[in-house]
Amino acid sequence: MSQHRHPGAPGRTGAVPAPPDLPEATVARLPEYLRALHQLADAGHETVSSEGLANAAGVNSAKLRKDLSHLGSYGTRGVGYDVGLLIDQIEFVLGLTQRRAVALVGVGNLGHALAGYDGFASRGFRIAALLDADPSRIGEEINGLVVRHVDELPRVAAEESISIGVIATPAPAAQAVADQLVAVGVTSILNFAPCVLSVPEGVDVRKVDLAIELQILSFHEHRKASLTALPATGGTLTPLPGGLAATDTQEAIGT
Amino acid sequence: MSQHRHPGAPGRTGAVPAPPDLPEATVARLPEYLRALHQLADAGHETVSSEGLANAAGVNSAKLRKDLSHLGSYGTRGVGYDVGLLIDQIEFVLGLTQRRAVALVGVGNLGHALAGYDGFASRGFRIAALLDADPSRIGEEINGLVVRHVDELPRVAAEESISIGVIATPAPAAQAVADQLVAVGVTSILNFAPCVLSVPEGVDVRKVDLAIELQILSFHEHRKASLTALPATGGTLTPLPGGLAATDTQEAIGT
DNA sequence: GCTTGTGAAACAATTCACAGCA
DNA sequence: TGCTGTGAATTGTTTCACAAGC
Repeated sequence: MSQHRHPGAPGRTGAVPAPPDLPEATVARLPEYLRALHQLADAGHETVSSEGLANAAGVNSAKLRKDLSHLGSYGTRGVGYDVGLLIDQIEFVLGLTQRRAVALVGVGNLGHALAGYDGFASRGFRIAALLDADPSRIGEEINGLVVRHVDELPRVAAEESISIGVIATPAPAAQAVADQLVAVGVTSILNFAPCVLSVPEGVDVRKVDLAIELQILSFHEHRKASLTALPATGGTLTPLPGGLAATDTQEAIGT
Repeated sequence: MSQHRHPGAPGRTGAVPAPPDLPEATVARLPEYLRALHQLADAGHETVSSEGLANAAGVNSAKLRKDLSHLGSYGTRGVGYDVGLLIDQIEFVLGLTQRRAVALVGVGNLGHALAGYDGFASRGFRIAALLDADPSRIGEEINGLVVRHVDELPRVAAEESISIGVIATPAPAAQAVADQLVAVGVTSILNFAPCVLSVPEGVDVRKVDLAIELQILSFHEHRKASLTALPATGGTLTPLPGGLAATDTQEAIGT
């Protein structure tokens, strides 16, 4: 959730047209359903109830049904959903019927790991190019792909029909890379650099920041600790700063 | 968004007690504000307006002000927020006044990268232990830390006061690792394995799935393509399956 | 005059609960 | 009888717009 602009639904021109314009929250869950469905399919299930799929995906069944209803999906009352059919539908909606080519820029620590991550290949993506600005990295081969200089991006984008750009550079380089990606026509960017990118209307950016995830957990950890720290003590504490960390107990691990 | 259970606000016992119980959406944004604030501080700003900070953090200013108001934060009308003070407040709320110890389980491709990621150290965390189940990895040194066997978790957790567990194992191993983490008292888990973890009440799990992020981008890419593909054609297309991919045009890169 | 803090309005997402169908 | 699909109720989030304060 962050930089997303939606072109505004085209005012109902007649018969329901192209993609059903799903709620963003639903879109974010479809991939998880898809994963769960593949798992079920591998286990030999041909059909699954909303309850069963919801469990496998870690959501509740009402939400799942509402999500699927947005796809206009057809389950069978009294029976459930056809696993194979649902997989096809979700893959279609997510635009995964074609294998998308991804360009990864920044082959440092994290970039290296991403370049070698099988999860991409197995879930509809093809890392089509590795790029970096550091001359000492050019030519290195990772997982069968040779690292090329980021200036070759225009050529690479054209040759490989790059659909999505992934930025795994240090923060100071990220905006320039984003600009270059946009310049060659990339309209979807996944950004691992801890910074805000500014991009023109119509370009989608998603951000993954590993430290942020930890900080969110830290908040909950902190909160749980403060709650158990005061069994029923009504007053006494001034937990917001001024005098920082007055009662910042060391969060008991265990009970 | 996913597996989170909240103990339910303790019904106002008297004076406002411990942590202000922020909306989850706000919590998720605080780390971003914090990053932006540090950036501003480094650039020499002592004070910043909601507008300025909002820009740096990539949100709009009304949202930012509402978020900060939940902290009970004190800006100065007509002036803005004191950068240093706000940093302290947010760090306090996020529980970052103590440096938290993180145990990383799974030192494969991704785990390696995480072990070497500076972003953790620089933002309040300390990777205190690297663990793996694969005997051939035990003893390897990464970034000054020796990989230990996951069975040593109980000892490690006690020695290092582990606050957060990070799972970077393959999916099939993840649940077992989660169970072990929970058993030694870890109540916050960051899961990189593409699967749903089941954990007892009171344990927070956040999931990062790199392929899912790409799939969400793929959806938008697909959607943008279908929109531009029909300049104003009212009918003709049956974009939902049955006959899959009927009009799944190759998404024009560029204009 | 400029900027915060915040009620009130608008919007979005989730959950409930049940009618409708196989 | 069992399970989906969905209106209606609820809860949560964002945005607006302006009064209050420096």
